[in-house]
Amino acid sequence: MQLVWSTSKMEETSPTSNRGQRLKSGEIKKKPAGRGRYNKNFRVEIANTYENDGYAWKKYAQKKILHAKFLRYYYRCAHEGCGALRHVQKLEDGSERFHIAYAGSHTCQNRRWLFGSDMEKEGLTEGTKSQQPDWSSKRRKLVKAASNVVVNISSENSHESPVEKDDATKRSARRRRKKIVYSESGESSGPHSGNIVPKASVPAGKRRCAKVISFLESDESDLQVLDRVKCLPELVTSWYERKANRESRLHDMIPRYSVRMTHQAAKDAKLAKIVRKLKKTGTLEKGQEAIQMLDKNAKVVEALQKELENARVQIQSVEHAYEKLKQEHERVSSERKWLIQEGFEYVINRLHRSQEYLEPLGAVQTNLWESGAHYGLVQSYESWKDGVALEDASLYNLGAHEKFLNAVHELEHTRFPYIVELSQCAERSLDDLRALEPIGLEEDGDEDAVTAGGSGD
DNA sequence: CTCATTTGACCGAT
DNA sequence: ATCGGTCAAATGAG
Repeated sequence: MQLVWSTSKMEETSPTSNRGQRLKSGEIKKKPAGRGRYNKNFRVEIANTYENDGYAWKKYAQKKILHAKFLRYYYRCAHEGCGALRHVQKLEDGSERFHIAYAGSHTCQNRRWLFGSDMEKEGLTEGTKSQQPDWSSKRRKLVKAASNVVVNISSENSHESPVEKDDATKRSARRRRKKIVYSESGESSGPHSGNIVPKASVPAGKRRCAKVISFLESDESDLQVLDRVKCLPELVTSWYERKANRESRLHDMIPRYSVRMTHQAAKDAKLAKIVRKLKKTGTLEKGQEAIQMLDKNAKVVEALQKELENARVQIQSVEHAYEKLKQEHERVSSERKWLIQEGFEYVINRLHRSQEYLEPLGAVQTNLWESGAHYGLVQSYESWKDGVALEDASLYNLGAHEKFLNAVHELEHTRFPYIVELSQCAERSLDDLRALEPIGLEEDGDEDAVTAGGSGD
């Protein structure tokens, strides 16, 4: 009875469904007993190549053999149900040869699947990858079609001159002598079915001719070209030398490049293998998580650094602003100091020298004078009645006193435009304030002040 | 998706 | 316990 098979496939009962599953975590698997290996009779061969011995083999495993330098490959016949087996291992004697062990016999129809180019292929050289057969897609298709292929192998190997001129008879004869021909049984070649088939019907010689023809198809012959450039022999020579130099350099580089490419390929393969192993053990995921975390951390650090930089910039700007503020404060306080210590005097001095102040002041003076004159006249009249001569009495102006009082009152309540304007300029600079002038400001200076004082006469 | 190859677990023999 | 042989899941190429 089958034990625990993990996948849904395992629920099937067909023999093929018993294919074992890779162990999933915690599951226990019991497989059918492995095939015995010691009861097989192996027929051993040493061959220059293991690639193509005329049979279709399917590789089913490879194994590192203890103390052996090269892997051992395990093949069985590609035909379903056929019991033939083959083990291949490269010899360690330095020769490019292989130890090939055959076991069992072909219970299939022994059908071969040879293809001409495969015969020419040499055994592959060293290295795990290159030791393996090259199952190109073409060959895969051939293998797949092997059951339908009917092959005829000629014993002859023709090496005729490719440029030999034949009549039609000879050509067809040569075609028949081709090493290997094959056809798929379902294909159109009815009369030949099962026998000789002119599949690759173009003779090799003819194919090679095609290159020559394309070369000769050039418009000019070599001589014509030479004639054409004869007028420039030095140019041609130097050009040719340069071309040759460049070509030789390129040729030198090619092997180096190919070596580098080989090394690179080996490196890639190794890395891929390491990655596969890491994936298998889960280390890669952990490593990737760690890398992601590092990445995240790096981003966080970067963000922090940016913030820090921002903060520094802000601090700088704040400091700058503070500095400016300080300067402004100093300026304002010095201006304020000036205003307190000298400003009032300055303003009043200017006001006193201005028309807007002197005019009402003059009115007061005039009225005062008139009032005094009027009072003098009244006193003179009273004195005249008492016998004092009129010419000795003062003049008298009725209402002059009241006018004087009004003028004084007016002066007291005058809103000087200069002062009003100053009071509206609180936000402006000291220079602006200084630039303001009262209406009708007289020239500055001591003499002016004196003149202004005497002008009241 | 299919199919070939690789890989490592599993088996029996020693 | 260890080794070589086999199986089939995992992997990779097309």
